[in-house]
Amino acid sequence: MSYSDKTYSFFEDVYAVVRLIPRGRVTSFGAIAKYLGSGGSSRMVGWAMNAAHGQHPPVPAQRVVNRAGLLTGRHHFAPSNTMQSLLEKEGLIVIEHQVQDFKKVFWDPSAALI
DNA sequence: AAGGTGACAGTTT
DNA sequence: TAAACTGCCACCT
Repeated sequence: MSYSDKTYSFFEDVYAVVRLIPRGRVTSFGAIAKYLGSGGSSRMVGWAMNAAHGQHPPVPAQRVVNRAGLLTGRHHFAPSNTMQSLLEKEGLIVIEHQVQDFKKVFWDPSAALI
């Protein structure tokens, strides 16, 4: 995807990063935003996730949570417990829609992709 | 063309 | 210490 391609979009970058998240790991909106150079525009990442549904290849949006490790986007999954189930299947511990040991499973794109 | 929207984050009361 | 406010920027109507 080149910048001259009008089909390219900020979303594609977000999806690319999200798809790089290792299984059993999660990252935050802010980390992705920072990696993409958008700085504090973490809301755009969330907005991108809103459009992640139907993307091919699929975007593991369940691995993207807010800074507190809270599965804020669970409502966008159907049913609402899908997000948690997927994460638990990957070996994560999710209690009350919150990722346990978040600090341990946190995956920083800017640190992993140097 | 302009304004509103949004799955956040950091700062200030 | 906890709650509330503002900034952020690309996409959609």
